[in-house]
Amino acid sequence: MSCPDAALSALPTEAAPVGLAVDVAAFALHAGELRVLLTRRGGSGPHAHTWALPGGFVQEREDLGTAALRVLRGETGLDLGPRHLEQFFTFGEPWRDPRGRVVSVGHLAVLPHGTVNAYPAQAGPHTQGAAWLSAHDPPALAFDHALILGRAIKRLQLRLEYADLAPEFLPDTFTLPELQTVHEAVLGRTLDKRNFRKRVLAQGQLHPAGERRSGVGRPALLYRRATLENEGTP
Amino acid sequence: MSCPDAALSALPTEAAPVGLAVDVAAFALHAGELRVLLTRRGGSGPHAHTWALPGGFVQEREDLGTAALRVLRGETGLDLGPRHLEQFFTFGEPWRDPRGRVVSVGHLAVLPHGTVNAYPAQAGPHTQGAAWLSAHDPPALAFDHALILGRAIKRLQLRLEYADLAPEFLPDTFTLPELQTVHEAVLGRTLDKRNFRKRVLAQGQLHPAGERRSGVGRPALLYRRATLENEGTP
DNA sequence: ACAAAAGTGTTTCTATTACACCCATGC
DNA sequence: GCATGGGTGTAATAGAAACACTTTTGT
Repeated sequence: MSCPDAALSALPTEAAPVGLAVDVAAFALHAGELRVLLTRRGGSGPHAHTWALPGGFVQEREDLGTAALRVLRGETGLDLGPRHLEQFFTFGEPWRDPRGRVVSVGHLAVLPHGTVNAYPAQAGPHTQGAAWLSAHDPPALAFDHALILGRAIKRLQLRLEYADLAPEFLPDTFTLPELQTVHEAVLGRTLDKRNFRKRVLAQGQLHPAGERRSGVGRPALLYRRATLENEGTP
Repeated sequence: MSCPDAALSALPTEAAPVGLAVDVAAFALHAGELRVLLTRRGGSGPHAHTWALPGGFVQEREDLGTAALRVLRGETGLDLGPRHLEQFFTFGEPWRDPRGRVVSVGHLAVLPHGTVNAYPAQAGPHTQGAAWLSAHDPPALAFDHALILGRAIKRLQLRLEYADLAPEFLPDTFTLPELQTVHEAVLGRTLDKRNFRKRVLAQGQLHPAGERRSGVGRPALLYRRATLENEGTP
């Protein structure tokens, strides 16, 4: 069936057929560095053997966000679950894909610390491999994916300032130094410890999780993101 | 030709055909109020006779922005020219259009003052009419256009704060009180005159255009947006 | 002279920056 | 006891907000 127009049968004829894709920039922290999950494209399609963002076509009855989750899982084995996923821009240049008209909705996902080790390089059926590589200094990318990645990083930085996206990079409870390394990795610069603490604690969004964690040096206090239930706890 | 798949011939079969549309929220000021350009849908399609944002399908070799301009011109007679046009979100709920799978890229346009009078209600070939109606308090809208409009307004407010989009609502030269009414109309609240002037003048982006304009009361100084050429003029 | 709109300064408060030392733990 | 990383306070500065009167013009 080369003309599966069932879903389009009721559409006016001026609706030109285009391929609708999603691309996902999935970020995580590793060794204090912002990493992005990339796949190495297989040998059959365009841009063979080059790195690319996980991406694929949206199915007929599929939400954009659902498609992004499915594509990510299919190409990298990574299951995003209820983690942060956000659409940030749609790329529609007519010739951005040599195969024809493909419009891609760029998505941005954030994964918690430890993900880089848990999913080192799982390849999907159409890819040669996947890897978490430096987001600020990525390899050459297929299609217009360098542009897409650049915009994803910009949006990520915005979200860090105007929303509290940073805890998404961390497990459920975390220490303030950990939270600070998230900000530093995403912004690409260092921050003052005291001012950072003052700022994040002044927001009132973090609750002490009572416990402390051990390691080298003095143990740090654990915090948990404020939710509506435990808001009033002193 | 009910199966115009030329542009898709090289695409993999998993690329489900979807209709790709653009919708445009075109804003302008009128009587100190933020208005949005709406069309009244014709009697044949879905949501007949209800108000909607101007919108239509993207053509085969057409950029998203170009499509937005064409659709706007076709449905309302409004020629946007080099004015501000910006994509802000893509709406992809599977059943947002009863005719089938239609994904729409929402665009936001800003028109200068006086546009509302110059283009009062020009109807396009598929519409019953067009009108500039209250953006903060619109009539019932077709499809998910109320949602789209809401997001457009939010983005507009953001752009006012983090970019200097406000002069787009005005002619080439304008007075500070005029600029203030733009901010007030978009934000939906009043601002302090002195603080407003201090803030916008401190940015150093406005150059006095020397002249003054007449009316009732004391004439106001005219300003022009700073450009790179006249930047150094004292 | 008066109505109508433009223009102007100061004070207060709040948020941001810069900056250096002591504390708790493991070894 | 020392190395390692966690935790703390204050002073200076910059930006935001509150606030009321004078100036210029047309009639």
